[in-house]
Amino acid sequence: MRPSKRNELVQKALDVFYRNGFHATGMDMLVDQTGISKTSMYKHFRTKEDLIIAVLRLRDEHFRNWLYRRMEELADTPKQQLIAMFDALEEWFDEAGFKGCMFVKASSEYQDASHPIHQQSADHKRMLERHMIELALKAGLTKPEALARQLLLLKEGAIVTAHLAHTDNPAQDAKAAAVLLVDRHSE
Amino acid sequence: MRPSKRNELVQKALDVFYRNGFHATGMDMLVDQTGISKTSMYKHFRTKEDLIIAVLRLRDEHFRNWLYRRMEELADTPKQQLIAMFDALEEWFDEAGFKGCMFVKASSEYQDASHPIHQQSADHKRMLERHMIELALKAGLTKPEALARQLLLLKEGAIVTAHLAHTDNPAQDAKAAAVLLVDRHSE
DNA sequence: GCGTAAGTTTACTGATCGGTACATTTTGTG
DNA sequence: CACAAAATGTACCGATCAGTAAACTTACGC
Repeated sequence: MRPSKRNELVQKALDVFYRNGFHATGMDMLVDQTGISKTSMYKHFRTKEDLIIAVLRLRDEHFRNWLYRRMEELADTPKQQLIAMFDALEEWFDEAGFKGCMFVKASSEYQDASHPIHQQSADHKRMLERHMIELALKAGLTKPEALARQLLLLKEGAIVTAHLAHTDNPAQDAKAAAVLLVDRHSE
Repeated sequence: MRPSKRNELVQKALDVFYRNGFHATGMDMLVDQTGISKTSMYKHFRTKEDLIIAVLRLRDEHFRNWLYRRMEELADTPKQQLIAMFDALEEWFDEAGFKGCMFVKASSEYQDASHPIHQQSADHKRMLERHMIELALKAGLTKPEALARQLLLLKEGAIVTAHLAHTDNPAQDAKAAAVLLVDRHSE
């Protein structure tokens, strides 16, 4: 097998789905936008849903890798890194093609909690939570689980707000609140 | 004209769109679920998009009325009402048919910021913000705009999380953070 | 109770949906 | 170079998409 075409397909399909939505993107549009034939797509993936799941897997990998790395680059200590997440988010919001969280959008279009696409999105959020809890533990903060969940509420809220209300700076609002929270959880 | 059928259509279409999504709901499904003929629908609305916009208008009215009233019922002072928003949210999350924020989902399927459906959703968020700022002003809190924005970040985050991660209690996590924020903005 | 407006049924349009068949061309490897 | 796997183009499937036409029935106001 030659996995390069498959990776190329998933990568390019990611862009199209992210820009255009899932139901609104037909397989014919994917042929146009990716330059890959429909026959070839269905050699690699049995259904459109299978392709979407592969796309979400790649997105999860890329996004978490980027976020974790950026948090480490922006701050030295675990405590500072928790807060630096919001500076990283601001950079993301300012990118040209920013259109909100792909997993929120996926779960908006595939709402049933038992649907594989919905579960895939939930998995992404769970893995983010685990990482934040570990960071809070490393930072020696009190109630690390509660703190991690609260910081992630701010993160999700900031992403939604950045996509829907285009005026203010939700990342910095969230950061200010996060500073308060982390401070409260410091012994 | 007889507006009763039109209202009935919008009301029932709201349920179907909320349960099923926008693109995933065809006009034929609306005929089945509402019991209203397609011809009659197109007498009242030129396009499906026009119907969706009417649906979102009704949703905005119902949701804001419900939330504002519930906040007043749950607490006496403006300051307490700001925090009571998260108790009201928890009640919503626990309802059987809860499927997240309809406006977040609408803007997920109609992403272009210039699209009427996207703008309608943004308007809803703006009106919520205005109300929260007024409450913060009545409560005599410092930096009422920043506080209102931060409380709404927690609200949006809680809604997304309640829809995507079904285990914990995001409303109470958000409430705890909100108490901290309001306290910090008290002179 | 009669006229009119609103709502209905049925059937249909052209376009697009996800997915497939098949024959041809390209591509990587021995 | 040769062979096989992979990718391609084209043409197609039945179903569904948003939206329309026309004839018929229901309901409301005078």
